[in-house]
Amino acid sequence: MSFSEVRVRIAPSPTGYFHVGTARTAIFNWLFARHVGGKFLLRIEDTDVERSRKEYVDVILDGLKWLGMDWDGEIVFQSSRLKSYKPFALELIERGCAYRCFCTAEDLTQKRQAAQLAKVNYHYDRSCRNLSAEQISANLEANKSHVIRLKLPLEGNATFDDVVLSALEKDYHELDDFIILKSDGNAIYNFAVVIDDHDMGISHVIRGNDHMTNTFLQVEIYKALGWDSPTFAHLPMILDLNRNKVSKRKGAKGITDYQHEGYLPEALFNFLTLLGWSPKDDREKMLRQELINVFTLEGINTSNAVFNPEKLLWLNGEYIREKTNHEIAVLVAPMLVEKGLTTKYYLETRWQWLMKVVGLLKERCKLLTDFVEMSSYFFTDNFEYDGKGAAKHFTPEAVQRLTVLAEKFAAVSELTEIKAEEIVRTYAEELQVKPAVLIHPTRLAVTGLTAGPSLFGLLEAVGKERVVSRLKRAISLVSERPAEDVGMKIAAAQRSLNQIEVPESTTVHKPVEETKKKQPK
RNA sequence: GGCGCUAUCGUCUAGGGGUUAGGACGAGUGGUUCUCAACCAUUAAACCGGGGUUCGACUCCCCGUAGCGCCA
Repeated sequence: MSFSEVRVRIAPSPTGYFHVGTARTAIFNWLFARHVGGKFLLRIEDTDVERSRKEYVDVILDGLKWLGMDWDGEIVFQSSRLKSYKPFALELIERGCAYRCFCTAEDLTQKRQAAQLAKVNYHYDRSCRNLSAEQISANLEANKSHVIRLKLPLEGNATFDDVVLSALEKDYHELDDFIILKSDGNAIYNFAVVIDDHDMGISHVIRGNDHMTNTFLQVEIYKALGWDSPTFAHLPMILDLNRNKVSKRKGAKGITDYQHEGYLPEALFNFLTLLGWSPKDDREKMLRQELINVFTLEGINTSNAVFNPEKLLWLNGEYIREKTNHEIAVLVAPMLVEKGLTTKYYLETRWQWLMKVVGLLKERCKLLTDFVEMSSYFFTDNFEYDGKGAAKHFTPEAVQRLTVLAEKFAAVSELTEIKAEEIVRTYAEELQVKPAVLIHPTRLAVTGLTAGPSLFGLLEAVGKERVVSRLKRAISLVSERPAEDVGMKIAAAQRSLNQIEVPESTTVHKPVEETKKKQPK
């Protein structure tokens, strides 16, 4: 690898959950790598055998892919590197930069407790730092269990430069001769990270702020090993609405959850990008390529950011409205099937119709799942009437008018949007009432709802037969009981799920790519 | 408890020794519309506190406070 090559990485643990913080770290690393034409690498820190599982790795990989990020080269599994660390620890001993410590766990605990009682800060007393060669070999011959500690300077400051936080320093008095290799010969986290990063040729370590304190120690390891430290950039934390670090234990959602809840990857990506980073202008909604173009480490903020779900929801709605009907139909179709509203075959043979339905709903959906929530009346007669709406709109005169409308609708060969509008408006004129007077009860009778897409488009999509039969059903129900009563009681009497037949002319047998329309801004 | 980092509308942020402190989400109001949404217009909303430095500080420095993190 060349000296100037930028190589970054993320190093997640496979715990079955892809944290938004990890995702944001991944995004920043990826964006940086793609911006400068460097490499974005992946290292799976799977050494915690208790918690790590193979399928959990896929959660991370799938999450990255879903968010539209690709990685370079082979994935490094830390579990395959367990034996790489010890030789370096031994080398450090040889060079006098580290030493064996034979203190027992009991000794140390005692000393720690004593310090606690005395209300002083506990620090390792470095009693093994200056053991004589004889003492050491005697201990080794006696097979005494020991760890390896790094020998730190006794005076001065540990320092490093951070791209985000600038110059950082910490008094060596605050740092212990910390353990780099445990008594079982395994590396301690910080030691493994340094060696892994070095072996992977990492040039920039871009990671969460929670690693900042560790960095003081890691820098000491780099120095002892005689290696150049990478450039560090510590990202501000993502906080939840209670200003806590987002964590699974506190109910935070993983990337997979957002996926299932109907968020678009490009929206989540864009949103996460704006958490702790700014393009330094007023742009909020930015395309991936645009982000790659303008992303720099200098744009990273110093202070923590609260994850604001409302803004994410807004952004998701923005991205939904930008998609073509076909694109949305592709995403929503499986959800409709899964929800039991329809079948795969049904949708595939009525793709044009599906696109029309999706188009009607599009601008009031902020989540893909909203399409499912809001579209049931396109697939089934089995719905309830909004109680308040029924009381308001299903008046005796409305019933009369609906009766007439049902007849007029039934009389046309095909109930197109234009035809429906013509019928309703003409009839309103005849009655000398505002069209809304007819529109509201009609919508309620056909959809059960008081709010929704433009009535006329909706009537066309539901189809003449269904529109007429639903009008008749509403009429007879209202005639039998007071309008207030109609609301909740209908559902029980309904027959079970019923597919709606769509007029032949709107069916096709294969999904057809919709020509991309220019979106007026 | 020790150490470290941070601090601009409720939230995400821009800004900078002198500004009407800007934008976005959310909230309010009005417009448009068949409702809802979308859209357009519009309003309210912030420089944590105290000391310095300075002619002048929200901006620089110190202290405090708070938040977060790491360690114990």
